[in-house]
Amino acid sequence: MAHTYEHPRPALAVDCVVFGLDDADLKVMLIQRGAEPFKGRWALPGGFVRLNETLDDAARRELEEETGLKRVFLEQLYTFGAIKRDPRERVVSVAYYALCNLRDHKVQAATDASDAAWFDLHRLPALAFDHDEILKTAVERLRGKVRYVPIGFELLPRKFTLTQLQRMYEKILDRELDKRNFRKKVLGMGILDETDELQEGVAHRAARLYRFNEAIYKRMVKQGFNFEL
Amino acid sequence: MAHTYEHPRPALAVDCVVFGLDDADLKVMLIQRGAEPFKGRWALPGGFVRLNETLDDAARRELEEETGLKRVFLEQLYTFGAIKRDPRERVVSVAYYALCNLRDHKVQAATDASDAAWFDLHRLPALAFDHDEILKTAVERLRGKVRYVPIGFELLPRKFTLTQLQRMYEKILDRELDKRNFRKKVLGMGILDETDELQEGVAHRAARLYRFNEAIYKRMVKQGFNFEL
DNA sequence: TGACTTAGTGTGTGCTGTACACGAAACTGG
DNA sequence: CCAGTTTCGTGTACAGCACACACTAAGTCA
Repeated sequence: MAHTYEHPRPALAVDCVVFGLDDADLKVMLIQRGAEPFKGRWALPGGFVRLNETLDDAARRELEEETGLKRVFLEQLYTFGAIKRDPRERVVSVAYYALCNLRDHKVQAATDASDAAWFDLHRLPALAFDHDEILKTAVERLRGKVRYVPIGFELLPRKFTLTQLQRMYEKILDRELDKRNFRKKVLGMGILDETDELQEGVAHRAARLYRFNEAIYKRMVKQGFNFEL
Repeated sequence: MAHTYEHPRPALAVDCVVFGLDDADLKVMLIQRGAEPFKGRWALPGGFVRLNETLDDAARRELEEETGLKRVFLEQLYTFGAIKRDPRERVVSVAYYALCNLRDHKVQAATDASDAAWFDLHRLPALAFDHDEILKTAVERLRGKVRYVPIGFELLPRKFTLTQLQRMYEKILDRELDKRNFRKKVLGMGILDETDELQEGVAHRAARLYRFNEAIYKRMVKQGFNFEL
């Protein structure tokens, strides 16, 4: 069935930059393209927006279809509208970025694309379209935002050690933090609940596990509290 | 001439939130709609994106066509994609915000829309479409960004007094600042050039005029400097 | 010249950022 | 079980910054 309009219009797509964290490094989920253009190249998961779904819905749908990821943190990033960014025709893409912890979402087999895999941020293959630019924008946004909004917790399991939390910030911000100052600061904020559980399966003294208390955080924000790392 | 596509696609528009500052208050430029839907209602300047222009170009073009504004600071804000935001059909809108100083751009007669005018931010009429939501998002963004990027200067004339600078921040942030601390801080950053000119036409002691030195600012940013009010 | 308005300036106090080191706990391997 | 290895968890001192605060100087106007 064909669709006819009085004026020509760009196609509208969404693309998602999915960040994941494991013990080693910050990673990004990529999809190997099964069709032209850029067949065989790695690309961000994404696809065209349907008429009966919002942009957020489209991003979530594509994410699930192509990577199996559900219920992750997802936020609009920026809209890319360069004229030749897609060689076929004019495609404007609303980019999103997502955060999830790698433990819960290992190498999920993709249903839609020919392959999906996590890539180390420092060892990326050449990407299709303008996806390297989108990715760069996403990294900058993540770096900026993680410092004044507690979104970093989305990259960790629900219960985590303070060292894991610190490593997460160090990987994103790409610099080392002082252990004692870091702990003093985050504990002083009062948004972490200390559990009575300890880390398991490590070959050394086990660390205490903490949980992010979002309810307290939100209450404090209303009273003028400012998260800031 | 009609245009036919295999799959249906949303229409793509841009809308601009233009902020202006005069001695009294922070203002927004609105356009009175001359056609349905929302005929007679006030709305943000904007229009549809053409195939041969980028999103930024579309925003600048619409801004000039509808308000006469050229060469202002313009930055992408957010993309709004609610399904029923336009009663006619599905329209996704990439919103921008712009900053300019009211002195240089008085009540320019609009060419395209039936009328354009500056509105006090605290006394806004009912707006068309979801433009109140876009506006709210723009105000939040401006509030957040003005504190750690020196974009506020775009709202002032090229040469300004420190009091004008302070008033600008007070109006945007909606709280009073301490005069001595403010001056100490901004002068201490070293990004303002003191001119040898004084304010003219005021009925009291004239204040010294300063200029924002963007070259120095950029150089300092490269060396790790962080603007922060 | 007196009244009025805004410009321009410095100090003290408390808090926050930051630099920095070591003993305790738990596991490993011989 | 002992020695070695790894990570955990903790406190202090100093410097720089945020913030509160008030008066004199300069210019205009009537």
